[in-house]
Amino acid sequence: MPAPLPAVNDCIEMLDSETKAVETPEDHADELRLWLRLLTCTTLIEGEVRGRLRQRFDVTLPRFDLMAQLDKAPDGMTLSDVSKRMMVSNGNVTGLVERLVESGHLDRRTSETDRRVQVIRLTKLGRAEFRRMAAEHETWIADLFADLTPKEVRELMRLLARTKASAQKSAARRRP
Amino acid sequence: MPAPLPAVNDCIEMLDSETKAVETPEDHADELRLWLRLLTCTTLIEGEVRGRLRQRFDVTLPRFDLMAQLDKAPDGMTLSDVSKRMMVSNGNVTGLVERLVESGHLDRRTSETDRRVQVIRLTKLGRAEFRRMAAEHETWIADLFADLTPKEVRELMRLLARTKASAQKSAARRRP
DNA sequence: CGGAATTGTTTTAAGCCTAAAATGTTTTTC
DNA sequence: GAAAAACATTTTAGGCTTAAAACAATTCCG
Repeated sequence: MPAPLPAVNDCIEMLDSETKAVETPEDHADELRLWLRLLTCTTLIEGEVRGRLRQRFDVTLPRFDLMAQLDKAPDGMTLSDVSKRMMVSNGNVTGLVERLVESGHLDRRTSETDRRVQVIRLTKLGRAEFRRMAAEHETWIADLFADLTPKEVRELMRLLARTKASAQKSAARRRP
Repeated sequence: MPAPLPAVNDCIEMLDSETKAVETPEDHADELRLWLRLLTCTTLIEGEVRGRLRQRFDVTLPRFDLMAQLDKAPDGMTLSDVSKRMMVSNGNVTGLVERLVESGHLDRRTSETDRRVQVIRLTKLGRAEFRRMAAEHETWIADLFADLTPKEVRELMRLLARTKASAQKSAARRRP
């Protein structure tokens, strides 16, 4: 049996590798599967965390996430800071904050120096409740990832960092 | 300087390593960071895909996802099949399907053999539109993951498969 | 200075999403 | 066969989410 020649498509691609303007549709099935798997993992874990937060603390996941951002910022954050960090729309944050102020978890005041800006902070109650929830939350996450070895955790971290960078680059290409 | 002794906590853990019922709070910071990174990647890519679907095709991501499920099932699916596959609530699917039937993309009929069951399928229009969108969608995904080498893609697939299994096991422990 | 662009937030309209209760149907069990 | 359990879907009530438009305050710049 003779050694196989390169497939026709490969030849075309080799000739045309600079522009990549090949007429043959390339196969991206692997990337697609990877994306679906990534989405499945996230949805699975997110749903689990959402359910536990509701059952144990009667709190929603977005509220918890917002409090988590504020816990890391003792001097408070502006709404647009929060919006960028949480990667959600401005209007979304407005409503979320409204409800958390209402329930006494957040304090909100207009900046002295720039009257456009709203600065929000955790109240004493908000911080206490968040800390209580966060401690338990951390054990849930540990449990959800429990079967991964420390080495696998590190490798996954590395690959996800690469994924994030790749996706950000791709997004920037579209919206420069 | 003498060689350092093992820290007290480590001794306790060694003695008690079988039950792991140590009073000292264990450190799960790595798993927590991993989870946040996973979530960031998914949110980033999901947002990008959502925006492109809207701009190019004026369609929402959930509609696209639902059509994707049906494209793989030429004989149709029941609502609860769809709900399980998409990992969303039943009521959510009801509304989504309602709108897609309204717009002519889906056909819905009550099963002959079991009058509880609704079977939905893509219409000719729905299938044609989905195929058109899916082709482009695939290139977006490929682009978003473009900086990963084929080897990294495979390794990420493997680690996410392990993650999914771990999370499912953890979820099952709680809801047997 | 004063108009123009920019920035930060809110509002609006529409759709997505969930948990839980309600409804209708089929299967199980006694 | 009738009551009970299980199943598939819909409804309900409330919250989340987005994109786009509107509003308000600041900064830029000629």
